[in-house]
Amino acid sequence: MVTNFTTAEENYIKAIFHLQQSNENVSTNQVAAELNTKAASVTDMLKKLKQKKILNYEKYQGFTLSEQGNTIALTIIRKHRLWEFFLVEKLDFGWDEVHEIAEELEHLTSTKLIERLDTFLGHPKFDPHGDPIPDSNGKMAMRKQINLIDLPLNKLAEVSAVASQSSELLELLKFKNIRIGTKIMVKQKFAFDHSLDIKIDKQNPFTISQQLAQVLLVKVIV
Amino acid sequence: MVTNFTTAEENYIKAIFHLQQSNENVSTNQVAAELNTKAASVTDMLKKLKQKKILNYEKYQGFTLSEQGNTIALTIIRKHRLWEFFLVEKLDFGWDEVHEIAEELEHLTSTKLIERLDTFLGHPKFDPHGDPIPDSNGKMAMRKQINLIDLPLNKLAEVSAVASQSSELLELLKFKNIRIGTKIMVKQKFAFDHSLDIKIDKQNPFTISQQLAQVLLVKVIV
DNA sequence: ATTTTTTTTTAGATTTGTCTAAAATAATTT
DNA sequence: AAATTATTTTAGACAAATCTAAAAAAAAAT
Repeated sequence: MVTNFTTAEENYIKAIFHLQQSNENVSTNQVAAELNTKAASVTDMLKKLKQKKILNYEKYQGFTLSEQGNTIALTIIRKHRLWEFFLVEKLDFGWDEVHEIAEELEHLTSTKLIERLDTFLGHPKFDPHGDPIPDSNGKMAMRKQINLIDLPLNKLAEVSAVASQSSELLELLKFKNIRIGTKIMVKQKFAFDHSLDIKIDKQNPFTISQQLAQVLLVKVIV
Repeated sequence: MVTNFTTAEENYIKAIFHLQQSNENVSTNQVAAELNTKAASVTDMLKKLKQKKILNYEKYQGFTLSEQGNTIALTIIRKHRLWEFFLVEKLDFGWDEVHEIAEELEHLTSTKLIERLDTFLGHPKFDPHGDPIPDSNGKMAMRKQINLIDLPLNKLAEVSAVASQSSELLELLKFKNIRIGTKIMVKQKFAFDHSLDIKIDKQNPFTISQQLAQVLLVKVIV
């Protein structure tokens, strides 16, 4: 198995992996948007990654990561999250300022380095954002369930449980079209009344109250 | 002042800086040899660096780093040595296996990262090879480090650095049992081939070649 | 079932860093 | 001082990753 990829290739692999978690089918345009590039550039890279057996791809027919592509994506994510953990735990960065730096660190090539780092950090299972860190075989722990209130902005999550079964709550959930498994993203938080502007599916964002948000438990989607 | 350089540019700046420490005049061919590339490629880069005001350069007339070029070289060296310190002190790497990894780490761009790392490590003054680590202003603790060739007879000194990291050299050093911190004394110098008869620890004296002596830097023990 | 719109792909250009081969210049030898 | 050798530079080509503009294919609308 080839294990040498350019930073550009790795960024495409990672972007496609992330998009595949939420969408069943990933499109050329979505990848272009995710990477702030143009559709033509994406097509070029798709051909290259197909050739390297990272992608299953037939032109105009869509694409998915191959087995190998998935493995590579997980090792990149492992590196990203371990470095984020390091930055927050050891270097006292805030959890909201480590992403960009980790984007660089994740492309370092030494496997020995990342294994030593993992040991040094005590084999952490979750990164500072609550996302699970894949182990060296690509396995990750079950995601943590968190309160919707605590979900960072613009992070896609999935409703995993509700903290009450009252009929009043169920009535409201039905009205808002929220159920277990609904994909959800917080677009804005209002300090005044702690209400949240959220987006579900492809609908326009709408506001929910603090009371409702408090009983919704979600799991971040990789 | 521009502070954005590619990895390739940084490698040239660093190579020229290092060559300038030993040689008065640095040549295109020397840079090519140092970077395992061709003279033509070096010329191309010299033009680019001149244009970016990193180099004083007129064709066929040689070149030197500008004030700014020197500053940049020192920040790269600072990063390299701080990461080496981290790898050895925190991740338990041997001092002879960190160079390559640090070659990658030195090109990370975040200044905040390197300052936090410096604090985390306790502002070390010397890296695991005994080389001084420039501070954030480019100043480094100067050590009266001299070449073993220049060490007077029967004066006790301590190996403080080696002027190359090649695996061939490391192999030889391992075989001769010489490492950073080894106490060393020159017992005799042979004019014919400039070889030296040296004594380390409590062993019997033995001979080392001019080539080896030239890359050993020592600090006289007071 | 056409037409229109959107998405994806191709064709051709650009930038960065590299190369080889040849030309220009400098250094050395005779 | 001229000839030879070595070094440096130029000229032109190439691979990677990107772009714009146009063509091809698929999806949506009429």
